[in-house]
Amino acid sequence: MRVLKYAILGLLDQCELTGYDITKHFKDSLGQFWSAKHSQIYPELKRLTDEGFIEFDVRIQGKKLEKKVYQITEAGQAALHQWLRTKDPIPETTKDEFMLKTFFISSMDKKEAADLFTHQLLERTKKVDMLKQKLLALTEEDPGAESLYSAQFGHYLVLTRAIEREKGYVRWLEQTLKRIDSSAL
Amino acid sequence: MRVLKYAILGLLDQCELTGYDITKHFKDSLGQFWSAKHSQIYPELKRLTDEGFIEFDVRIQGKKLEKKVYQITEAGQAALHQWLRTKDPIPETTKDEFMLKTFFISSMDKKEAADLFTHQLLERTKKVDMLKQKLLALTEEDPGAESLYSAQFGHYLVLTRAIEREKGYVRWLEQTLKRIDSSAL
DNA sequence: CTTAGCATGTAACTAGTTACATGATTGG
DNA sequence: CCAATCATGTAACTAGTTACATGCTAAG
Repeated sequence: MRVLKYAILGLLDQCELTGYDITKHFKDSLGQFWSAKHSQIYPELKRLTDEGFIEFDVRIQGKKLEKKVYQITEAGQAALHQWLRTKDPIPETTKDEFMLKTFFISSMDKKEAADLFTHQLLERTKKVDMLKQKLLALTEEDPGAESLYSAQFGHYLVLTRAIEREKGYVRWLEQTLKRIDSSAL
Repeated sequence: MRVLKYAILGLLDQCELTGYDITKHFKDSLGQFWSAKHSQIYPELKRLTDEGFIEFDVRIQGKKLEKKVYQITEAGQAALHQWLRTKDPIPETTKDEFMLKTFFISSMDKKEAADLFTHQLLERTKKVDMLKQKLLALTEEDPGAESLYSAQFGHYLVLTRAIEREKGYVRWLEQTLKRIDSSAL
């Protein structure tokens, strides 16, 4: 499917970036829904260059640090737009190791299950706070981010989606924990 | 990490199964949160047997069809319980190709974006209905499934979680579509 | 008799992670 | 000067998918 290919093309369609910059984007803005390590990104940049979807300029940082600044080509934009238009069926599986453990709850005793759920609830709650913080930072630096015509609209949408996703998870965890705790010994 | 290892051990901790049965479980009950193809399952069963976590009996179906029915060993149960007790940090990334496209909404025009979201909304709505159907079937065949002490509790939990997950997605899609449609040309 | 489903495997490939490896720059 | 961060790459491995390959059984 080469999703990483399109992730990189999408980023480069917004502005020119180095491999290092792309790695950073996967760590913060995009990271909730897609990511890749630099060890996967650099070979992919090489490949996309060979295929003519992107190009790079070498720039000197300081005295002699060479960095490759990549730009998308017209062929790259065409490939990106084709991918953006395709309507894939939604995947049957979204892997979630915690939910896999949940499926096996009958192999745990009540205390083990309650501990596992309590820990997950704590972690997910922390994540909601962290994401709300990010959203706050975004709307402060660009108050128009929630408009379709803002360059930050995509960023705004993924943040709101990530927050709703985690809030929904938290609600379900609370509800399920109650159910576990309230069941007789 | 070997998550597939634990997925298989968890299933075999409930009852004995063939490789084919395991494949089916990934297609229906478990499939919302973990899955694997038979081409990955059969080699893993071989490996787990070599490692002493599982064993098998050969049974004859009909005249000469040999099938391997696997059981978990004590070593397998020990490994399973250790994994069930471990509290991993939640993964930063949950990959979602649709949300990756959403991040790049500024590379689409308004109509393209609306089409993409409308299609996704339709698909997710269908999925909610399908999951509700499954939950209904489960609670009909085992009315006690919502109790911690039912063998089906894990199944019940993953179904309710999957339904909530998809309903949350649908709500966000509706909200975002409204935002897209109502923005001036 | 025929079709859907049961049943098991391997080969080739693609995707992704962890570890190895190196060196420059910037700010305190 | 020192630490954090910028910057780029490769090697070895693990995980997962698609395609190839075969044969039996049960129900209509």
